[in-house]
Amino acid sequence: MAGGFSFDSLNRAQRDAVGTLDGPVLILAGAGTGKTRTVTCRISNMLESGISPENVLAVTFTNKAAAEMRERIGGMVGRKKAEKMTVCTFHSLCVRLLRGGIDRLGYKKNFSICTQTDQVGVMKQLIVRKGGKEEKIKAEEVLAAVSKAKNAGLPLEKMKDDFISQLAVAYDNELRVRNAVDFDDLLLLAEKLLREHADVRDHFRQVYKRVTVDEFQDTNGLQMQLLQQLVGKPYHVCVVGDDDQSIYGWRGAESANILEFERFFPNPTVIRLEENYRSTEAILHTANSLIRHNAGRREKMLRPTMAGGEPVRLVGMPGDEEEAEFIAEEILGLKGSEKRPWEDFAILFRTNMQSRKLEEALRKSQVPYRMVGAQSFFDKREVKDVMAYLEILDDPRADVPLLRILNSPPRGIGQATTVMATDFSRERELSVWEAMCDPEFADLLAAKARNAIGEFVALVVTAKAKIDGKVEPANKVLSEFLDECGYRDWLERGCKNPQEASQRMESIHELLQEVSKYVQRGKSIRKFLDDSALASDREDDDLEKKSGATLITLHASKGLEFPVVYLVGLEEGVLPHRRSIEEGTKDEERRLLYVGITRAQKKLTMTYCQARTKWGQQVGCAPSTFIPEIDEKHLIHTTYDDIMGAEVDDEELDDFFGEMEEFLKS
DNA sequence: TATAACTGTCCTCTG
DNA sequence: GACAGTTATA
Repeated sequence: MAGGFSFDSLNRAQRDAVGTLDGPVLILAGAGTGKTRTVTCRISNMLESGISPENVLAVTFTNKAAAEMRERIGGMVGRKKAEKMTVCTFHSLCVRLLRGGIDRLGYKKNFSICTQTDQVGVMKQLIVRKGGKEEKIKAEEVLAAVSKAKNAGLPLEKMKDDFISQLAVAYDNELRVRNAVDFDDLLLLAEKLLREHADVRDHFRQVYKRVTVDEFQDTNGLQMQLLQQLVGKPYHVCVVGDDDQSIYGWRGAESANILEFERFFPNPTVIRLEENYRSTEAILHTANSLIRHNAGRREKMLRPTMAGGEPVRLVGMPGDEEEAEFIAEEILGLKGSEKRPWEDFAILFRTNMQSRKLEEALRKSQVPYRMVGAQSFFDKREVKDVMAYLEILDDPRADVPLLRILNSPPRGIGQATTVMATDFSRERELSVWEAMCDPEFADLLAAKARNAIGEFVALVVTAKAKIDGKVEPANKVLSEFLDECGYRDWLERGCKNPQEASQRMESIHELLQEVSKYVQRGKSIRKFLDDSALASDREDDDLEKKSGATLITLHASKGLEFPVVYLVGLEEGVLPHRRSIEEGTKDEERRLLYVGITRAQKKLTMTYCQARTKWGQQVGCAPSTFIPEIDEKHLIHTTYDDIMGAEVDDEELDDFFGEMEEFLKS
């Protein structure tokens, strides 16, 4: 048994939070105020107060956060107990609910989950089918509208734009027919399941007696509704968040959830964590002075526990090149003079585009660095393909993955044949696979297409039989299948160079390894597919596992902290971003800057440029309108020329003294 | 079907 | 400037 936790190590507000186990609780946790510690202690306190771990549900924003929370609680109350709790994201919770009862809503229990990429694929097909190509409509645009409507609980039939509405309805039908759900559907359907079926609802309310939601400022309307279904009186629900760090509004997060929490759960105990243990007074003062300019916040003020500190620097740069070089050189210098490890440094930027110049400069100065984010493992084409193959081998009636790989590699099942198969399947209410196996369908086809389909069907049936008969482990069957159907060859041929080919092969290999882990632990392929659909982060994407200075977007930096932070590109159009100015969401950009500032523990440098290379062209830029909002008490405003000039002076001075010394010696 | 030339777009990015 | 997606051509 681990050591538990002690109230003594907590401040007053934290103690209140940890001790208040009953009724609705709203914890407003400012940046760096020990939020995670408070939440984990609170749950540990529940368990030590005799609440059974099976009755504890904690919902987090990411899978990674879920794993970390379980780990930390396990450290306090023992791993065994921690294993029995439900700690997951909203989406995995929904999968759990729906795998049990989605049949009540007219879906089959083997539904597949459509990821972002799948959605775009389906929508693109529909746009082509509906002749939307002329209209120059983008799949992403329609999907965004669909998501918005689903989140707002509005019918897809009556959206603003008639054509978009048509596409939206068609998309919805398409998924339904294919027995697939997208991420919004997971929430939507789970909420519906609980709302419409009192027995299901009561069951889960019995199970999840204590509910905690982390990062509450990032929840959307649908998640709020789901939470309301999940939590019954006397509302033993605790939400934790910081409205000032709500930076996912563009993805549908509703800060109203946190701002109007009492509307959903009356008379909550509101606890404010304002004592900051992360940053110096100078940094916090700067952050506070900025965020003050946002309207409609929950009043709160970060209080420093570290008085004073180095002033924050704001440096005007001639161009982005100088900005990058300046930072690279300074990191190199500080590494030497202050004996800091590379991991102490972070460079934060608004858009991924900005990272390029920074990377170049760091490489030039030989500063090792790590990039966070970028393309995720599961978005790689070969990984998506192999996942689709695996899903087909698990259940060939899954239409979405089947259509994905039907002709990759090309095997003579072209567009025309595919359209015929989907039409046939729709008319007869069959899956595409079943249509392909139907002798009546075969009669409609030319001999060539018929043979192609026949071969493919045979290949799949054989492999599937091996898996189902447990003759060989699934990963082995899948691997062999990829060779037999010529996928590996085809993929290799399509690569521009050997490195790309070996990288893609490596990805497939990794994926197969992962499958084999599941097989060994006796978990089903379905479980693997579910987990993967909901996973985004992977082990080697983990910051801790890489070394070097950190290059990271402001968004991805939330929740992290670094001793030395460079916040670049404080320019109008970059931060705040042009689009946010157009769309009138500058408040969110201000919060983004606030998040960035509060990442810094000791030293903070912010920079802006007079000109920036944008898409290969030099463009002049104005300093961000956020700059005059920042209080100057702990701020030093300088320019690149000032600093460089001073450095030159220093050198000249050194030279002078050096010569003097020489002179005196002689 | 494979390749080359051309076009348009370019913010954040988890489930 | 880069990349994805599309179109033209053999």
